Amino acid sequence: MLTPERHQIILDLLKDRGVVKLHELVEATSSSESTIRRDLSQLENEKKLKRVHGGASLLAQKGEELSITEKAAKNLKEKDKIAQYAASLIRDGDCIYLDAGTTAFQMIPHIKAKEIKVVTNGLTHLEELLERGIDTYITGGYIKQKTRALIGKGALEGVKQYRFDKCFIGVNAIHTEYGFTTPDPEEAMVKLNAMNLSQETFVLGDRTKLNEVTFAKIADLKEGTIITDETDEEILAPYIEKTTIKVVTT
Amino acid sequence: MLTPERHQIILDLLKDRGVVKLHELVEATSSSESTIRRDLSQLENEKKLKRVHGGASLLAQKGEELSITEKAAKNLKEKDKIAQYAASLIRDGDCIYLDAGTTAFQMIPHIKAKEIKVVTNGLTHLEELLERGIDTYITGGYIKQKTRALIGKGALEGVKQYRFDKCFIGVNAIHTEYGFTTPDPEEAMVKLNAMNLSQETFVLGDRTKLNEVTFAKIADLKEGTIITDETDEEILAPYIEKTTIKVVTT
DNA sequence: TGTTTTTGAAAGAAAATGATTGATTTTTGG
DNA sequence: CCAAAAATCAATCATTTTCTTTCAAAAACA
Repeated sequence: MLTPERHQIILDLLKDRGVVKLHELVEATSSSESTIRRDLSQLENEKKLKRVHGGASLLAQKGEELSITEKAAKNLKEKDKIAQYAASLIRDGDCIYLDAGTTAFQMIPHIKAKEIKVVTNGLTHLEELLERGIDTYITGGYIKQKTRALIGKGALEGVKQYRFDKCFIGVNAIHTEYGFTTPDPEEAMVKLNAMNLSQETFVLGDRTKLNEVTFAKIADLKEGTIITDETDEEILAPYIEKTTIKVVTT
Repeated sequence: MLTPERHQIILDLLKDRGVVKLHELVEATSSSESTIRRDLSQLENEKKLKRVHGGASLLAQKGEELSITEKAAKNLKEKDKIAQYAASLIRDGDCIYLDAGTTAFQMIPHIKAKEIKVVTNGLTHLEELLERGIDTYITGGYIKQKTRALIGKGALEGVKQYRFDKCFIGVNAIHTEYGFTTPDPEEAMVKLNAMNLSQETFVLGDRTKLNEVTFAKIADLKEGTIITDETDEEILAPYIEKTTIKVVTT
């Protein structure tokens, strides 16, 4: 049976019942547990469903066009390591800014700290945060359709209402000379503001982001601690000179 | 049985009865006491219910608010007429404030005007608004779990960033002497701010809201045009004296 | 053919569950 | 009102189930 077929069966069954057990899917598709597990992981990353212990359930919010393509599923494991490490930096009682975007999103399941407050401009994060009973605030602003990030003046003013112990920022590109950059200037502004209002800044950038540049500058390297999975000493060297960097090993 | 299934059963049963005993839940889900206790702890943490000795109860809300799903079922047809009329007031190019809550939510499918901008503090409205390609802004603030409304200082400041041609406010009670009231003072503040920043204010209140009072005052009657489905002249008379009122007939 | 991708099986890790313990709260009966 | 009895509770532990990771075989591809 082809992968897309199986995925369709899974989603259909899920839509029908709300929740499905793994074993039901094994039976319905006559594939092995392993295969179904892989399917579920993939579909979860595409935000088509939510895995739960023993099976899967519909997403609380009906994520329509929100699905992310294959490329998001690629560096998954590395990104998750980064997210996990980042989440471990959060301490009980911290006030956190959590940037919109998938990398920051992945931190949420790994957050162990209690009594924290989280401010975010990522609408996609809300369900996950609330499900964990985390006190959640959002910045307000204009809703950027493609990513469901909040941007614009409203978001800027929203961020300014708070002060953070730590902020976690996702970026598209990190470069020794050009610093942190991201394609959308409006988003860059929000990120910068959050950084300025935070005691500590952590920039989440997997190895594919290093030595890259995009359009809008967020800040210089020295403004944040980079968390990455790049291990090549040669590539890392110039960054180590200019800022602090934490390398997460798999 | 999967965790989300059990949680759903618990919440359904709770919604039905207001309070449930632990043993009822044990029986209804055929799981052990321990499991149900864990479920209750978790759901309490998510602010979906309140644990009490011997079981759980609905969240004690100031002034007895119904959760979103409960409200939606009541007075559906009348409310929809009100929503439809309200939506027809929106003109091309208007800047609108759309209050959180089900009545305002029902306006969205009826909105015909183009090129409008909508600001809202209701997270539940977003999908619907974006689906119609409406430029949408949100106020920011703290997320009130039960209703998904944004409240608190963040919401207040968020509202203040904008000016509106018209605002549409949902209220819980309308009274000739006590004006517009709603159970949550935090929500009342947000509503009042929106009204003050708007050229015109429309208050959506079906007949069940008239001659009622709840805890937190939003504003005096004269501050807004009431849209209602009450047709009894006797009931309407005192309101007509004090403010403008539009009666929607079914 | 060699290479890549998909698949299923297996072992150890992690999570959920149900039973048990003793502490705490509520109810009962004087 | 008090104290004993009953019920409920949180905490812990062993068991079961499910999960992740890894690896090798099978299938698809060039």
